Amino acid sequence: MIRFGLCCISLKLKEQGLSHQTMTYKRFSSLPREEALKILGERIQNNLMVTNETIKFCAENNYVYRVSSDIFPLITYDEANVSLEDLPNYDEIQDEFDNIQSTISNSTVRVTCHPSEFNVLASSNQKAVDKTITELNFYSSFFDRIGLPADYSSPMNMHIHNKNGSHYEIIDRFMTNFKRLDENCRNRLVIENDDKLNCWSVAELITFFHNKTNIPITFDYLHHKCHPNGLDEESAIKMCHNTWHGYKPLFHYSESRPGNNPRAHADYAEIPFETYGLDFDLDMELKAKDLAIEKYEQICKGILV
DNA sequence: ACCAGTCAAGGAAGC
DNA sequence: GCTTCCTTGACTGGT
Repeated sequence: MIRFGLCCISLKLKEQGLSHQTMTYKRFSSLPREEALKILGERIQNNLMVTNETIKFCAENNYVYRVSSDIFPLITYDEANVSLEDLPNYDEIQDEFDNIQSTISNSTVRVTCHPSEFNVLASSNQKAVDKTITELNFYSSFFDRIGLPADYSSPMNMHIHNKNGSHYEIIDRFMTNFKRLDENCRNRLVIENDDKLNCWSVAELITFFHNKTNIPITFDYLHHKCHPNGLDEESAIKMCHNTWHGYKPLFHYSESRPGNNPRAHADYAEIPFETYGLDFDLDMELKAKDLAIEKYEQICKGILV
């Protein structure tokens, strides 16, 4: 059965006052360190509480959930030099990890993540690669701490997002750096097709990347529409579906926001998607978040049985 | 109370 | 070899 996925935020919960908080390095470094750590700790604790409530919300609605990439501001930021253990409310933060673990184990919510586009494993900039590895390992260790399996049922999704060199050079760089990741992180990592022309299409990911690495490919409907590279939707999604080693794939759906940029995401989706007889989960990348899912479920009645 | 500007990141594109 | 744009939601500071 296909389930829809909520990405990061519920607008219904936001209305009730539950929202994420952040802290910039500029702000952090302008305060005395003790005060800065206190504020940062409180915000991280809040973000974990909100994450827990959002997972409960997904459990009630039978959604899968993509956790926010901004739960832990500054924690992997070199200049800030902070680890969770430095925060004065570290014990309370550990309690929140336990609460999340308990919520997940008492439900069937599938939990996933999509680190930001600034994580580039195939970059030729060594510093960017090092930061990426730190960030991915940290998020994977977070997944470990909340009891998620180290396999593709809790995928960590990324783009290649680099075209510096030939396909082979980029894949070589990717694999060299991939091998430096923690094992649990490697076992969760999946790669998504890009929406920009002359970046990585499904056709290229299958032909060049998957065949060499065996890493699953995430199919994104809108990205494929923007950058089909000669491949029709049905062939593309079926090829991607075949790369998941028997795990239920997690794909992405969105529609273009009216305007000049077809890659921009709409508030709501209006066109039923094609399943082509396949089973998968589907993250809904729409600005109106859970409100959009609710509306789209009505539109898709009949194909979701 | 509200609104505009700021923040953080890597890469691509355009001078 | 610069600057600007892309993207995101929340913070920040000025009215």
